[in-house]
Amino acid sequence: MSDGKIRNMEDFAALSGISRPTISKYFNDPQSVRQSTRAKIEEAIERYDYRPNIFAMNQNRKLTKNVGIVVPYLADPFFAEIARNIEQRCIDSGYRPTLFSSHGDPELEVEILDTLRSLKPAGVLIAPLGRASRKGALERFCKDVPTVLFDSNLEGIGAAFVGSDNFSFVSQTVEYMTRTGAPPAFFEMRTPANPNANKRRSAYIEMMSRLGFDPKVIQIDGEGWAFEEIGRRGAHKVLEDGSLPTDAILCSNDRLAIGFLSACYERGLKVGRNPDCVLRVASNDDHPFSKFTCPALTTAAHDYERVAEHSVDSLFLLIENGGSLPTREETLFPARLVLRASA
Amino acid sequence: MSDGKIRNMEDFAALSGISRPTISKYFNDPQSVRQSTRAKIEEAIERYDYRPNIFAMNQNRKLTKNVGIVVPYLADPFFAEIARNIEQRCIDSGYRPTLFSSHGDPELEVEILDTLRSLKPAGVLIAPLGRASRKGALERFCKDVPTVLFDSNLEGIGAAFVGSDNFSFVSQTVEYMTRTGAPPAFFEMRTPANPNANKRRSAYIEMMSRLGFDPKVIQIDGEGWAFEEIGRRGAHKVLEDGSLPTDAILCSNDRLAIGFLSACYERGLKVGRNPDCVLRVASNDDHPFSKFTCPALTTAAHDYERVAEHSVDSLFLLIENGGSLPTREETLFPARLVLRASA
DNA sequence: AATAAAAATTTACGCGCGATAACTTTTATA
DNA sequence: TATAAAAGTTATCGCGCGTAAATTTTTATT
Repeated sequence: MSDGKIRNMEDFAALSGISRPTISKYFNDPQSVRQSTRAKIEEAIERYDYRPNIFAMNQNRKLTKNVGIVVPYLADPFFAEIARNIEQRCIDSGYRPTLFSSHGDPELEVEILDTLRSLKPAGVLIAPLGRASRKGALERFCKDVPTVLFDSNLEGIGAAFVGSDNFSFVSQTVEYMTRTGAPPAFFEMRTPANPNANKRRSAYIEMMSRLGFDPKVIQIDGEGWAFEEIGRRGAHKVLEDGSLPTDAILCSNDRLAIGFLSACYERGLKVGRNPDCVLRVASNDDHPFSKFTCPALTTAAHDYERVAEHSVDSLFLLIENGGSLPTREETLFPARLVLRASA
Repeated sequence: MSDGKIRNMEDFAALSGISRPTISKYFNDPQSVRQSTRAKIEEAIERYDYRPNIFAMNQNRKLTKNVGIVVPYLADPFFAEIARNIEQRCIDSGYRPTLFSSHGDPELEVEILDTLRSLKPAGVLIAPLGRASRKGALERFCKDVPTVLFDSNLEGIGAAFVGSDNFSFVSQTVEYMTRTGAPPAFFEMRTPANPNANKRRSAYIEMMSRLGFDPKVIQIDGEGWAFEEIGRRGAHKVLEDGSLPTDAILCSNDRLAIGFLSACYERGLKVGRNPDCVLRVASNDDHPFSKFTCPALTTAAHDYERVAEHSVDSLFLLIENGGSLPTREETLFPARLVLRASA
């Protein structure tokens, strides 16, 4: 201290002319001290560049300002985007987000939950793996830690769910394709990892019935999260054996569609809505790359911003409410149809 | 304790029949206690599911087991992939990695360094933004915290650098294109954010000279990290005004190439090595998506695994060495040429 | 100016663990 | 079996901060 080095809050308090407990209060919640005191403290922070020891803070606080963000697969730019959005909102609200990716591995997902526990987070935002998730472990975790699920819903788990309205997605793409051409067949994985996939299939079937058409579901084999490659192989297979029931294809998600379009290109099949095209392909998600496929992908877009915003707001509400909410609300946002060249 | 709940290491020590200092030693380094004691402790951990309070640990330890990983742009699957690889290696070595993305923002990069300081990390692995990075802040950070740079080198900053040998990349693609067709023109951003881009341009010019050809560099406008869109617009422009000096194009990186191919498709220009193709396009990086472009992209691939492995090994060596190394080593790994349909 | 309410201060303790010194027990090597 | 080295034990302190009670100072209201 005499050498100008501030070692702890005590030193900083002495130099700034404010008592330590008040400084502590300030860092706990800047609004809890008088405006004039706050100004003094902030000036001193600026001058001495002091920050409290984060470990000592978190050790003693009943509730830390940590927030965990867990996504199933960070190498998927869709999740990277939404994670970025959520991350920023947490920072802006004075929380300290930490980002985790399950990398498609259920065991890793559970390990992350374990790590999160030790971080004593104020709350957690998790997009679970889905079908593969260890539901028991997740459920136990949500009992102990205020948790909001996003993107993938698991019935009854977590205090709230925020995601996209799969019916809104599929109904728009189906309606559009039908109106401007022919009713589409639905292209998906046989055993999709993500629960949204099942909802999308149901929505497709429902929508086709409403419009008076026979639903045609094409299910391809494949496991894991390499959706593009699975879509590409699956497309090659159905294009090879001619089992495609129609020339209008609606893919369950953009990553499958990316693979599908890749296969079409490799086989010299022109995709699009021009007269010389033999196929039309649409999809769901508005993946960051879907603008750059060949042709560019017609797709139903997530409202990233609103999903992120409402997820974070739900979590903060949950935290302020002491970790529980009266009912488990499921909030679904509609899609926005993005017309590009592929359909 | 009497109610079965273990509140701290003291309780756990009592239940496991080992003294607390020994337990503490074990968690600091499991190898530092006798085999028989270790077995007892591990059995007790298993039985009581005890884990030490991470905040109390880090507060008092001279050196934490925290490792920071910083990438410039996590929505780029290339960085997501390499981050995943590094992350896993850290975990396997008993460290606790935390992942950060600068999201292309130099201010955020500096903020992350600030956050990292407060985490008292044993070491940090950072792929800096490059040209836009606040070099002063980075340099100061590296003086205080053992840091290894990867992917993007900043002269003299950090204790070591691990990346890819840009000459190996470009020389292979140039040589291949020249041998199998014509010497390529080099397609890049005018003011690239990443220092690798400059090295690639130099390598291109050098390689063309060696082969006895005139280097032809096409520089397109654009700022930021939306490389695909920049590449697409740039391609449209040069294809529009016919300023392309040759029909063989080597893109500085895959993301630009993705945009380039997208533009070609939109203009009905067939790309590839078949006789009916009017352009050949190759690139560098082997981006996860480059297998699914139309046509699939011929590119020089990073050795993700070796870069990740050597980065982590360098950091651990640095840590064991007390935070400094005799010389600042720069390790570059060669590329592996991946032949696909585009060139 | 009087008074109550709000805010800041002083004092004191506790959190869970790291680290050390002095001592005792176990193990290794002869 | 003797003996030194290695490992474990007991006891005690300190880290940097949260938190609470009692007290004093400042602010707001009449």
